[in-house]
Amino acid sequence: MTDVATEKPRRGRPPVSDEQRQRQRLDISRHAVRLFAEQGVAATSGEQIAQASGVSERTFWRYFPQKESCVEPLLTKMVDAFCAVVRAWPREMELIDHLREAYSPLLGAASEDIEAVLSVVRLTQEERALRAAYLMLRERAEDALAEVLGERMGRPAGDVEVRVQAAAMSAVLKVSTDDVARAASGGVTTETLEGHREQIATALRDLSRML
Amino acid sequence: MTDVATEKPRRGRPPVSDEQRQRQRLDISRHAVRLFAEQGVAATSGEQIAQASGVSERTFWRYFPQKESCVEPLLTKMVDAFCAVVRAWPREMELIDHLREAYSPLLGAASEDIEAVLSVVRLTQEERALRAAYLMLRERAEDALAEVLGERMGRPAGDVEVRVQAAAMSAVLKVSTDDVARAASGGVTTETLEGHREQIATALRDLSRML
DNA sequence: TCATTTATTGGCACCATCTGCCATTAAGCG
DNA sequence: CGCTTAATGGCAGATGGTGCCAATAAATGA
Repeated sequence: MTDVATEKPRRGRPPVSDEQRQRQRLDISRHAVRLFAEQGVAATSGEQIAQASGVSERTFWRYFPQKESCVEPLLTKMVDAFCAVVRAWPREMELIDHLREAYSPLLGAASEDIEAVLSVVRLTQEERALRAAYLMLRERAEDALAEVLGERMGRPAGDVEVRVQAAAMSAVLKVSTDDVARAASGGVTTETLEGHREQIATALRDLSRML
Repeated sequence: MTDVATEKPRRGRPPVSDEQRQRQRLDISRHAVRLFAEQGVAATSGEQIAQASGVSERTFWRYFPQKESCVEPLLTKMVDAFCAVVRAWPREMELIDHLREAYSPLLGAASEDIEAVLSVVRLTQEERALRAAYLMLRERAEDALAEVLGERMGRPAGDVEVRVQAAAMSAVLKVSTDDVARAASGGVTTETLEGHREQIATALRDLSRML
């Protein structure tokens, strides 16, 4: 009978807000990624990351159940951005056109971290453990994509056709992102990003040539 | 000056043949997968797998550097089969037609294990750790695919367009395979497999509708 | 058959990963 | 300040995984 979130005469210390927690995770992840890049994943211990982040090892493991998950906060920034673009895709518009229109400004908004994000993507190309975490993350994003696409197509997100399209789109994005990460190893320019956008666009076209 | 494999007055115990090693790996992997299915990955220790396989724990770790890799031998059977089909794809033929023609007999050839393979795929849908291993494996297969496609297109395998097509194809195959694995949880029939083939075919068509 | 050579195996020590449990501290509220 | 609840830290312990070395297996040559 009672509503889900009713009857809450909250007492005691309140749980930390979600954003607070995300910020903490992000902060730790920065330290971790730096260490990963400097000495490799295997050579970086949880203890080391915890120490660098100024928390106890125990709480570090609470924030990141596996040490490879340290790349998640940065990487989700990227996939979330793409999902947002797709979510804003108007029905009557071609995807490629929408990308050209909407992608660039969004990247500008998140550009504070874009350098870091791309360096993490590069890391995942060398470090197997990180790559695995990356791929898992992408699959989560694929689910989100399927959700959006399903709604657009008026079908359930679990529908095979929907999933196929989501997976294909995700795959295109993966290849393009890997490529731009490699290309931008010597610093990110506006050109780099526009190149990325164009690359996704042409890659989508290339797909159609395959059928 | 001398040839690669010349001047070999081999002495001492010879290394085991590659097939021998693969067979051993496959054998261990069967035990491991059974245990994974019965009690979950986390609850299955390396010691347990080793014991079930009749080898010492130490050699188990030598065969499988991480315990999740135990799924590889079975799963590679599947992706290798698909790669072989693509490799045999004649230039002048449509991919879909080739699939319809070549896919079915090949599955028949490897059908001894097909039940086991599909059950492993199902496992990867529930066990995060196995899923990660699966995705890594698929990416290796994607490289092989890119190799084949690159040759067909007269381009290097590293070419972005080639990689995009390989990734998209791989993605389609992934979704279809996940789906057929789910569908075939109650036993595999010829119908199931033909359904899989058709599903890949139509999925490839669907892709083109997305552009 | 025996010595020699090389590859695999197993045993052991050891560090890292991660978890459960509990005491301590922090943050809100009357 | 007491009361309550959440977060943290410390510690023990199981598991994952590696390096090292001794033991054994499989070949060859004398």
